Amino acid sequence: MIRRLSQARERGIPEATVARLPLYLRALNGMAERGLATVSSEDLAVAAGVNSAKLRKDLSHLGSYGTRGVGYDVEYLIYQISRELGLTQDWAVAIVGVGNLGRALANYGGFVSRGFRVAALLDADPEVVGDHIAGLNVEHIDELEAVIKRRGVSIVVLATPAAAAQQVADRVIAAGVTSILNFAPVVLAVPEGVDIRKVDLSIELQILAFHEQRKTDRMTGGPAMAEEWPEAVDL
Amino acid sequence: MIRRLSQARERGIPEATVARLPLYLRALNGMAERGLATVSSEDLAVAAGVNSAKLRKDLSHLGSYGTRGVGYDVEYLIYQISRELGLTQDWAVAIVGVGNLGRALANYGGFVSRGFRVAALLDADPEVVGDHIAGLNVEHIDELEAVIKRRGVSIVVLATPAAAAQQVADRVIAAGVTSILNFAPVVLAVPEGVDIRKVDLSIELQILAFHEQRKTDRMTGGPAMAEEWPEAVDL
DNA sequence: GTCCCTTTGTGAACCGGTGCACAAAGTGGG
DNA sequence: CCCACTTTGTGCACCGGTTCACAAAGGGAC
Ligand SMILES: NC(=O)c1ccc[n+]([C@@H]2O[C@H](COP(=O)([O-])OP(=O)(O)OC[C@H]3O[C@@H](n4cnc5c(N)ncnc54)[C@H](O)[C@@H]3O)[C@@H](O)[C@H]2O)c1
Ligand SMILES: NC(=O)c1ccc[n+]([C@@H]2O[C@H](COP(=O)([O-])OP(=O)(O)OC[C@H]3O[C@@H](n4cnc5c(N)ncnc54)[C@H](O)[C@@H]3O)[C@@H](O)[C@H]2O)c1
Repeated sequence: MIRRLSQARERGIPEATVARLPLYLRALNGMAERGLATVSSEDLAVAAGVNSAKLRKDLSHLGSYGTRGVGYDVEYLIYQISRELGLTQDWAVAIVGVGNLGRALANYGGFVSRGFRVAALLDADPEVVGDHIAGLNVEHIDELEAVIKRRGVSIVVLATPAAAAQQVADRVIAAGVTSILNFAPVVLAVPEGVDIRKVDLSIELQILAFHEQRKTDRMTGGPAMAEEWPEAVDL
Repeated sequence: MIRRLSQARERGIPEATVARLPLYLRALNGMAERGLATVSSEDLAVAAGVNSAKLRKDLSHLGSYGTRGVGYDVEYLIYQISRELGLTQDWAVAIVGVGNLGRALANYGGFVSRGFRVAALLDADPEVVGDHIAGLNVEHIDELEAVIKRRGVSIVVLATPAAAAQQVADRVIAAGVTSILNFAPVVLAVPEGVDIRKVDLSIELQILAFHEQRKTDRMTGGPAMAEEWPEAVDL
């Protein structure tokens, strides 16, 4: 086989594709557990909840790892996707803010499974510092920089109140971290080169509410006939 | 002022716009608290972390609610966005699966604030049923249909283990619910007309890991020169 | 080796969303 | 009343992503 630098591999995988690779990986792991050796794009697409043309195009960005007439080798594809996503190494994650949510995350086994390891818990509350959660000691936020360095933390999960999030983010970034998963409902300002992803429960619910309203409006014959807002706010 | 049926309002707001409205709303609420009466698209855009042309186009989909040369009236815009999102009514939410995550969500004050009310907690574990959390009694999953009907639940938050999620979703949908926020790491199969949104921590971390890997690769001079996978899996 | 069947990989049309750039609209000052 | 200034609302070009549809590639039967 010629070692052609597959046209796709060399530079940049589309962001939308990256976001779906974990889905494929999960589906593939399920299949591997069930002992499946190969899978067609059609079957994998169904398992991942996407259409098969999209799946094939996504995979084509990683290289040409299928066999025409047969499909994809499950184990091999798992390896290739894992490698692409950087899951062949393990990542030390620190959780900052050990309240309701931080505790739930710390106790969650699900993401330790693949490449991620909770390496530190940090909080500002002296009441919480020193607690033992999921086999880890909660450390004081003053130790942030030291802990990040000492444990080789490269991803930080922010689960502090909104008011503290920006300030903590600044420190974390100053300490060299460039990947943050933010649960606090604020827009974080960060310098170029830092990746932020946010999870926002309240936004998700509001989006659902929007569609729910549309659905019930449709039942009852539209929203009280076009524009009918109370004159309360008279601008 | 003429009551022209603003060209935009009547049908469909782009999905991308809907997803940003909650962001604008949050920024506006902050401004209202600080006593600001009007705001320009530029300032609001900065607060929401988007560009101002996008903001204006988004708002134009709701109608023409600004004043040229001045900006937008903060209170009025809050009202219009809230109404569009369906936050002027309140929504009864049920949380199914009261484990680590379900408890954190139940105790979370942040989304009760705007239109959403946790109306029920349900679990299958007899050990958990009967617990009193955040002023609510945990009810048995057998009561699911009755509880949904009795409390007028229209949005369900799924926080069960992955294995139970599809089964619970089926029951919830059969009971008439068409809006689900799913935390379990599975692709749910649902009929047409049912809206699912998912929150998947593990996917977010994997996306971060992908970019983190790229960043460190760039430092160290690319990934071991193009294609160099162990021949372990020899396909 | 030849033929038929399956399934991949991708060119190309299409679609939704983004951002520029500007005309239109409104404000305030003189 | 007019002019200078501000800021909205949007036409338009562009871009990333999706989907269709099919040629090319491989497998297996004979
Ligand atoms: N609980 C949920 O279900 C949920 C859902 C969505 C979003 N959120 C958001 O997640 C964040 C955490 O929520 P929670 O319910 O766990 O809140 P919480 O109040 O229970 O926990 C916050 C923790 O952060 C700590 N903290 C405060 N300031 C800090 C600082 N400067 N440095 C380090 N730690 C600090 C506090 O001591 C506390 O332990 C909030 O921003 C919240 O809006 C929570
Ligand atoms: N904890 C986290 O931080 C976290 C993060 C991301 C995703 N998740 C996902 O969220 C879900 C819940 O996580 P968790 O950590 O709270 O798990 P958990 O095991 O602590 O809680 C699950 C709860 O669901 C209940 N349950 C099981 N089957 C049920 C059924 N058929 N009907 C009703 N209730 C049922 C269990 O009794 C238990 O109380 C899981 O799917 C997990 O993968 C959790």
